[in-house]
Amino acid sequence: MAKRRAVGNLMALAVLSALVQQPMHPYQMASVLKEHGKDRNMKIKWGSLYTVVQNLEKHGLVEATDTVRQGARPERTVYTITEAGRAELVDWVRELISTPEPEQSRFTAGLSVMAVLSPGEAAELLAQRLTVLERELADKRAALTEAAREVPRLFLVEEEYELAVAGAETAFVRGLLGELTSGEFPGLADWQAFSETGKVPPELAELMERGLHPQ
Amino acid sequence: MAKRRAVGNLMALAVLSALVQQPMHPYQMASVLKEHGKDRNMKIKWGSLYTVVQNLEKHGLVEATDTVRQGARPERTVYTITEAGRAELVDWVRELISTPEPEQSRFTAGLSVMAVLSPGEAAELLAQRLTVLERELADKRAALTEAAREVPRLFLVEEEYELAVAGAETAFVRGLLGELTSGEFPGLADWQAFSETGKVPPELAELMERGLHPQ
DNA sequence: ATGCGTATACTCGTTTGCGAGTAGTCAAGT
DNA sequence: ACTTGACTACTCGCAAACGAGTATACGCAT
Repeated sequence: MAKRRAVGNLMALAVLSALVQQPMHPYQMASVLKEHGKDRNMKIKWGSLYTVVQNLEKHGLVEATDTVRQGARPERTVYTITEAGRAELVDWVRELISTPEPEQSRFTAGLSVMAVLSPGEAAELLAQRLTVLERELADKRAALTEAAREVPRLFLVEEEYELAVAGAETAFVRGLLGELTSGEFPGLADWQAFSETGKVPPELAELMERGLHPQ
Repeated sequence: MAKRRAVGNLMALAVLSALVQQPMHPYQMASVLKEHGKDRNMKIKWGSLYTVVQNLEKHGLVEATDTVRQGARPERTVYTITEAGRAELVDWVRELISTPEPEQSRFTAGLSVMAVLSPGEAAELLAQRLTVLERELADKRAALTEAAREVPRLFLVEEEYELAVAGAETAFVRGLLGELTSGEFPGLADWQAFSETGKVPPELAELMERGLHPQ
């Protein structure tokens, strides 16, 4: 097992990767990350940023090399990545790329308790999601082709990946919604009955007892 | 804006959905969730479980209705979902299904800093990932068809979704790896040169200055 | 009957994460 | 010259997350 990372927050990865380019102070990191569109994938949490930098320093992955003052603004500490920091960065990236880890998506969680809604409402909500998804997908596609004219592929792979995944999600939702509205979704009638009466159809009741996912 | 959830942890969703079936004590929740395969998507963290249940109680979404003692074991508190709890559950599911939220995947993070590796190593690591991914995909597919013989679709949609996404990821990785090994990945030479010499090719240097993702 | 390993059922203390708040700065209007 | 509003650059304290640890019970082999 890979020994746990000193600083596990993915924001630390972003910080390290920013510091590889050049030393900077925390606020500048935030600006740089924003500029590079990292904030699209990862909302920048102010509280975390400073904590993360501190932790990185504590573990010797970055060090404060300078403090600058501009006008009467508060003093800003400039951090530089250390050799250990570079090593950690590379090792971390290796791990992130080579070994998939089960992640838990909010949508998956939603789907897994979808049965508490009526089929009709579920369909309506899925339609809403589909609308948003389709717009976002188009936007992303446009943004990517636009960016591809200036920026080399190497720095766009992650966007391509997100696009691929977003495409799959959209297709899935479209398919599911289709089955629900056309009525071809198997067990629709039972589901409908259950949501109206609150009564579990007998053949299901027994299933619930012994668990849905038999080993 | 949807007002923030009283208890935001997705584990709370799982707890509520378990309590909808019947009242139970925390440890039983864990067993039930495990049995239903929720632990495949969501590792059960012991510390969190008890905290989450407490929080749910504090916000009136569940209530302690009984305590039972079996043998000389420690006393267990049995919790029941309240009306407010049911309402919260339904409202939450509605939100989860209807509105996509940008989630941040570890792989995306990895890809976005892939440039710190050499192209050769990146290809190697992607190959590793691909192997795992393909095995997992086959396993999941098998498990799903197996389960589908007993369990109605309604309770398998989330697995279908995961399968769809896993398929897309696998395809993406396979594609990317193909481009890297065949050498058709654009800019491969520059990347190679950079990783050997540490020197940024001139046409890139200027890009880095003004940010990769122009508005 | 007795020991031993495994399962049960938590508890506790330590990180970590975060968002609201704040105080100063700058530029532009009036 | 003075106000106003937007931006800069953080700080703070709470709340959540975690994971290792603990202590008892039970089944099974010896």
